[in-house]
Amino acid sequence: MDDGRSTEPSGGDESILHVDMDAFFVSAELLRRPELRGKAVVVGGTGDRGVVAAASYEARRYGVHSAMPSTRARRLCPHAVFLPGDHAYYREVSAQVMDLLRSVTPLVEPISLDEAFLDVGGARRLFGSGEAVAHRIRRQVVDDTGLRCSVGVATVKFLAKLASEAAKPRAALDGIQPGAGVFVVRRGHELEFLRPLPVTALWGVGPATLRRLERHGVRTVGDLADLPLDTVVGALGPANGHHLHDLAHAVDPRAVEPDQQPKSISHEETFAHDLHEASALHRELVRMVDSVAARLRQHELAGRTVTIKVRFGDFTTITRSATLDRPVDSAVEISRAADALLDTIDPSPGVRLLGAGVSGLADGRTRQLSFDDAGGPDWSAADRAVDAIRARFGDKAVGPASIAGPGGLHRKEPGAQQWGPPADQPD
DNA sequence: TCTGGGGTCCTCTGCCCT
DNA sequence: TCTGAGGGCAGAGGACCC
Repeated sequence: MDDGRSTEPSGGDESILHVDMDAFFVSAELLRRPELRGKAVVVGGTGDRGVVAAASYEARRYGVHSAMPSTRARRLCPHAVFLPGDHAYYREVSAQVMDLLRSVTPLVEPISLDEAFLDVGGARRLFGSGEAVAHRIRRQVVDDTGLRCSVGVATVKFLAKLASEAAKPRAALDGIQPGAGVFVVRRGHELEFLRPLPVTALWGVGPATLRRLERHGVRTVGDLADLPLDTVVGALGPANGHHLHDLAHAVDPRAVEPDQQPKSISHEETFAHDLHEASALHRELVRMVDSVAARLRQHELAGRTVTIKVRFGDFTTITRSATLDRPVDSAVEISRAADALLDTIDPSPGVRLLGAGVSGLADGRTRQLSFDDAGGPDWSAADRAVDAIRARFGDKAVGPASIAGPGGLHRKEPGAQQWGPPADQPD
């Protein structure tokens, strides 16, 4: 290549890397099920209301892609092997990869289980140019984990992300084309790379923003870059307008930030069948709040704003939230607020999804003393005891009495239902 | 075609206070 | 005393990302 996208070493100063694992969940499954190599494999929800989390390139040839309803994926590729997904296992594999990346530089910002940004500007003396580091990482990831990744190299984050996309393998009906593996956008050649791309390639341009931009004749990033700033701001609002106008001119001042703290923690589930009874919803809510509270304490966080989310059978979705006078991390206190919110909603039309979350997070170790702390039951001591039992005997060892039944505790692990309810869910 | 789960960020609206 | 403007905040919803 000679158009500024060369993969030849140049000694340039492109030091932002975006590392993206190829078909991560599927590849992780193939590590422990090598007999499935070369086959169409789909990981995701297996029930009628599930979605595809990842598809092997063999399955992608038939048009299967992530976020597609599982029922449609089955129609498109009936011979594919469908696996339910194992979030805990993927977290373990991901941690291995992230550790490996941190051995190159401490400036690693994980975006999800299978993606991360790296700033390798400081590792140059040790390992060479950003491009050299990218090749080194690819080799090391394969050697240490057996997984493949694509790496984008550029001067700023969003260009590195687009570059890793350009480095990926492609699947089409006539076969699978291997990717370059490493793709570099050279300093000074950013606009050449950027302008011909569809405007949806920019982070933040989804269907709604695309509709607004199309009214101004915008289809490519170049079209957007040529619009006056005022027009973009008028169409998209001040924040999004300025941001996308900057991106279209290859301006992205965001630094790689290794220590991102969560801003909210939530849990939501789609039911296999719509629920119409308030009592059933309250039981589900207790279970979800228990999971949220445990994760808050795991992160040593507490939050002031409790939100519930309800999606009805016709897919209309509402949220209700309440802000408490102090941050909380106990299931009992969060439940109290969440239950009151749920009581304001009429479930009779049928509820498809229920969720609970906590935001406005603060350090959970510095909880303010409240009336309850002074005179009421000590929920934080009870929660610490629950956490200790779970740490020793597992997540299902103890939980709220209201979700216990004859078959034991109906507690789900976080991520156990990541891509939709199972095919048949007992009540 | 019929739409998961866990997040972040932005916008709009209404309320309260000055 | 009433009214309006404006700021801050909370609540709700939408859009988007992986």
